[in-house]
Amino acid sequence: MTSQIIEAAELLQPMFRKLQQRDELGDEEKRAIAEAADQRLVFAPGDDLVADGSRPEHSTLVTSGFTCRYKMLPNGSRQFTAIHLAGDFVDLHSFLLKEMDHSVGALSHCTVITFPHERLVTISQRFPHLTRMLWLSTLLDGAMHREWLVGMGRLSAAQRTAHLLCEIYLRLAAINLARDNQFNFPITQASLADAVGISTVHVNRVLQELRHGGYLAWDGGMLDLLDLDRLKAFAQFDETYLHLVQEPR
Amino acid sequence: MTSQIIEAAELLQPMFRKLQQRDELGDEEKRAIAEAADQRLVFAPGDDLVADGSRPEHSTLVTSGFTCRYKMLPNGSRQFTAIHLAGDFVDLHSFLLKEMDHSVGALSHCTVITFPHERLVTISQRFPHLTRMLWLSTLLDGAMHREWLVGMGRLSAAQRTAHLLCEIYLRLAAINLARDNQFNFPITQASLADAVGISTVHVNRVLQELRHGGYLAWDGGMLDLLDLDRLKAFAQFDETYLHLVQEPR
DNA sequence: CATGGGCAATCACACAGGTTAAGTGCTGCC
DNA sequence: GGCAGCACTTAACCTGTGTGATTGCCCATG
Repeated sequence: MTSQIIEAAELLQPMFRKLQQRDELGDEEKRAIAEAADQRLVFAPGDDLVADGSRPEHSTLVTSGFTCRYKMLPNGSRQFTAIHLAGDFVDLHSFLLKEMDHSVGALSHCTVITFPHERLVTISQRFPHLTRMLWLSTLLDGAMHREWLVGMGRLSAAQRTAHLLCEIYLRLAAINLARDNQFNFPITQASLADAVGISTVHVNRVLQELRHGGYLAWDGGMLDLLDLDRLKAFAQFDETYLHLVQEPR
Repeated sequence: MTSQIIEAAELLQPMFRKLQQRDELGDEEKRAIAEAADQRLVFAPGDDLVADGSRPEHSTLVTSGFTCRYKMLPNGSRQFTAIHLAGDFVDLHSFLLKEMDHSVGALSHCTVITFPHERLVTISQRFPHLTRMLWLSTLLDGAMHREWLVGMGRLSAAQRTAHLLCEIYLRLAAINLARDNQFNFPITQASLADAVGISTVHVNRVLQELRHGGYLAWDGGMLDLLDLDRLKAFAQFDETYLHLVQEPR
């Protein structure tokens, strides 16, 4: 049991880093989280971690890999509403919303840890500050949703694509999983299309454009943002919405 | 002082109704909210309630009228990320995010009540369930963000417009501010354009289409959804994401 | 070694929605 | 009572992005 908790604590590092980028986290709070952890699970690309319409009894934290929240439409088209990395809860909102109003899928091979909702209730009763930090975590999701929304409404497909890549790079860098403007991004162009809200054909056009513009290189696995400053300017990217500021919350 | 609290309780009815659509609220919890209320303020259409980049020390609850969250882009274009009605907090997230990453504006004449963040901290320490209900309130915002995102990515302009009107009708009806498929909607076409992410010219085209299709009548003030079922079907509207289910949270 | 399926890359064509501009009608104000 | 300003309407034209189809590559599988 003790060794399991220690092991969990190791896997929780990305999440601790993510939260500690925004506020300090006490040892007792970290322990409370580690003790609330339940199962470790593994998923392959294309698997669903959580199904639309289900009523999860635990929330799922990504510990490695890429996942997406998505909705399917009656006509078969698909739209992502978020991409989640190590350290992100994919369905912390199900703790209070109860019924899932969308699905969560694995974009790459990925590992997760689950947290039973009853233990989250206990945390919400005993650790007000930690509760606020979990709340904050869902508010960051909301902030990203809003930024995506603005992009969808008012930016071109190429700008949105560029914006997404900037965002993912900064989020990975914040948890020490990316540096030197590079990161492993084993995602299919079709997935990128569903994230950005365009067709696969157009994703391809856009990527050509970004490659020829000298903005990036991407050979399947490794993505290299060759000129991040220019890319940010092109995408009108302003990182304020990521709230990467450590302060009392 | 006592009479002020009673008066506040009156204005808080829409908010209580909104939360009580999702879970029971105890008298003690209602009193805690009423006592945390601070100032009453009034705004005219076009006014800003909260400025992008500011650091509010209180959160703002709408008690009447329509407000919007929006971001301005460098090129002058604007995109809404939410529309808020009576009973909605427009910036509860600023309680934990601290710095606003967007603005909040008044779409109509509207009245609000403010809640100092320090009093919200006290609530989060003393009332775990009420805290979860406030958290829930921000999660509902997130759910609406996601629904808008899917629309922006995968629905036509006319469908998105129809979808928005369905949403607002159901939200108003849930707090007894609309019935018989009608509601007062004193919004400009330009605002609607910023909500749906299209041009004002195209809003006009879309409204013609919806009027000629027999879906709605709208003479400036009063909006009448003449055939709500058909409108919902056209917009692929599924109200699950509003989570209008009363259950323990 | 052959095969089939997934993914990236292109092309030709169609159309939803943007842009620009001009005109109408209403309201409020000096 | 005339004028300025704003919201709405309509038109002509342009373009970004979708659709459908085809090709070639790579890799996994039998």
